[in-house]
Amino acid sequence: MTKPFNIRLPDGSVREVAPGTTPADIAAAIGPGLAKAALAARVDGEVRDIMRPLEGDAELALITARDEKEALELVRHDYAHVLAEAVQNLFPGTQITFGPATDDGFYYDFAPTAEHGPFTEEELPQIEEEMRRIIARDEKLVREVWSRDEVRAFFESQGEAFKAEWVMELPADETITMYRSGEWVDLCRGPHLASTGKLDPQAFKLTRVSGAYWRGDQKNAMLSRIYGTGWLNRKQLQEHLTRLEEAAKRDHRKIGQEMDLFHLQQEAQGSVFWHPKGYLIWRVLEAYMRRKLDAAGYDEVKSPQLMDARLWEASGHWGKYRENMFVVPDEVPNTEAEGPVITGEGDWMALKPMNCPAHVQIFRQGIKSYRDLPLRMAEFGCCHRNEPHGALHGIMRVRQFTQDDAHIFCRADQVVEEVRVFCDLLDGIYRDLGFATYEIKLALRPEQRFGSDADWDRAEQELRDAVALAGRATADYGWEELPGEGAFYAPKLEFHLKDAIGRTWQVGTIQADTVLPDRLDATYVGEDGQKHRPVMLHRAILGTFERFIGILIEHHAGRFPLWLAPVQAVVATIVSDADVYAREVHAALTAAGIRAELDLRNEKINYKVREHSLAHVPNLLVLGKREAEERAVALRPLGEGARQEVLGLEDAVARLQAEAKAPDLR
RNA sequence: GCCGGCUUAGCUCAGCUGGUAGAGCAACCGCCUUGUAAGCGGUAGGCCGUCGGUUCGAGUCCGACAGCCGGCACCA
Repeated sequence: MTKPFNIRLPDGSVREVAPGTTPADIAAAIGPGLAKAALAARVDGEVRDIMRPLEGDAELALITARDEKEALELVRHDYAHVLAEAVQNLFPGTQITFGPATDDGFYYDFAPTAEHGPFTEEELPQIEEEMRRIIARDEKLVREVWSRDEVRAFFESQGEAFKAEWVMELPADETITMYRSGEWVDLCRGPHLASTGKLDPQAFKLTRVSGAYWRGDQKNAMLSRIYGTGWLNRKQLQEHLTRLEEAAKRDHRKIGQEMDLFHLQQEAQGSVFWHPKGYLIWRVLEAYMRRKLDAAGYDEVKSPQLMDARLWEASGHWGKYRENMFVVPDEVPNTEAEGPVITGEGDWMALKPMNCPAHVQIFRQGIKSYRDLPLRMAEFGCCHRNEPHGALHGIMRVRQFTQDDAHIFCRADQVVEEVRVFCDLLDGIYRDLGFATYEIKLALRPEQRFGSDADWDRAEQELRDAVALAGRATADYGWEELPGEGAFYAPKLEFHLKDAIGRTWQVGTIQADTVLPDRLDATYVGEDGQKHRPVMLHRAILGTFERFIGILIEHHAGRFPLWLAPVQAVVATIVSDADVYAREVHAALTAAGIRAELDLRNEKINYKVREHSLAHVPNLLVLGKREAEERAVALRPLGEGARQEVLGLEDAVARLQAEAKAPDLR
């Protein structure tokens, strides 16, 4: 193109420009301030390098630090690029692979030389230093279009096997670009900033190293990944680091220990020892869920823990899920000092990893009519899964857990409505528990699966329709579809909550399954007098008590809402003269169903206030001589500078009793 | 399972280049009867994760294993 063309700016004005003009030129023409601030350009909606010449009529918007989302992504991508250059400068022979921006920074995956081995955290400061040198050099980042063969030949000559492999797999019609900064070149789609000097050398920090499989596949080589966090300026970085420190204080493992809620130990790895206070939270939550399920038309059952392998063969778990199961020999162990404990000749049994096959057994007892459907069978079912050691994480990812599980047996034409109703039930429960925001994903058919494509098509569409009917297939709920992520027997809706440091955890789920009723021969008699297969909806709202309580702890930072707090009030005396009255107050609270403790220790009130505050006790009832004489209590809610109120004993008890009611009982 | 790191008193953590373990808090005892986020003094508490190796001598160096932590993969 040799003729001038028109560029329309966001304010509606149009500029005629000559071929070869770049967005940077236009920024400069508008003003020096903008020229300096402009990081990149949005050309017809696509983010591009600011130095990349415009090619014809287009809408142009300049991206500055004010466009925080785009700017952060650009900057993080550039930090990753600088990281890769720094590592190759310091450790020649290290191969480069991928380095994208993440939610709070960036990473880059390297294949270190065999002599060097994976990178360690000790090496990060020296790499950071090299990155700062590259930034200080203010190297121009130049976009170049290469042919596929040129790229491959180049990387092969450099000993860069991963990049050479990757370029050959890019789509045939893709423009292949290389970015050059000084001597250094990387295959990259871009866009990038104009030069490394646009980065703030004090606004990034390398945070950790880890392994990562090449292209995310266990079968491939393990690469060495370096993570960093990167921001537009040092203030943002500092704020982020402060946030991480705050988040670390919310860690459920730390709070669990401080509040004496549970512990884990080596001899039962992945299984939780619930202490009285932790189990109180569980019991309150379970009682609440039981009320909600009763009201929603569920029938509660209890099914066996250990079942014969033949049942698991029939259900398909033996074939597709066995590596996650704890298998037990049905055999009397040898008690002799010598010889093996078991011979392995007995039949195999397995601890249940899921409740569904057992629920089908209950469904199959007697004859079910279409009039019985939908039949909603609930169980607080304790399951065991043999999770990989590396997957275990506090009480969020364990090997023994209890689900708030249920299976809804229904007719095919009832699926959408049941799923919709479920979405509403779940929404109300999450709100009651303090979670106004959560994300919904639809996990679609995996490669390894049972059932026909037609069944999968239908089941996936029904889940999609139900969420849309519930009005939640929207960006507010992070709605997206995840190909290949479904269970082997059914697609699933996943409901995710976030932990203290922003990691998301799946808690709730609902899955539309036609496979298991078929494999385990569940039938009902229809209006036509014929046998039909029910559809089975596998569903959970909390997911598991373990994970959900872990998230509750982090969400509330240990300061539970009153109805969930394991200790709702502590009666603390100032002088021993108040002991008799304090016992009376404690008894009155307990009689009113309030979980209260009595602190008569010979300690200063300052000491008691501090200790119970650190333990996140929601209410402190302080009793001195005055209160004892007046039959009053000084009610001190938890919190710095909390306003204390002096109330009559009966009033205080009545108030706490009202405030401690579960949300569904208010 | 894979990569890296860590493991010392109930908890949080010191312990340099190898020379028989130390603090704060908690616990226990005593004094103080105390008014809203740590009163004072004392006592006791340790197979330094486990096993093996190097060494005259190992918390410290080396190896294996286990658990935990951060990721990857897997997943509620």
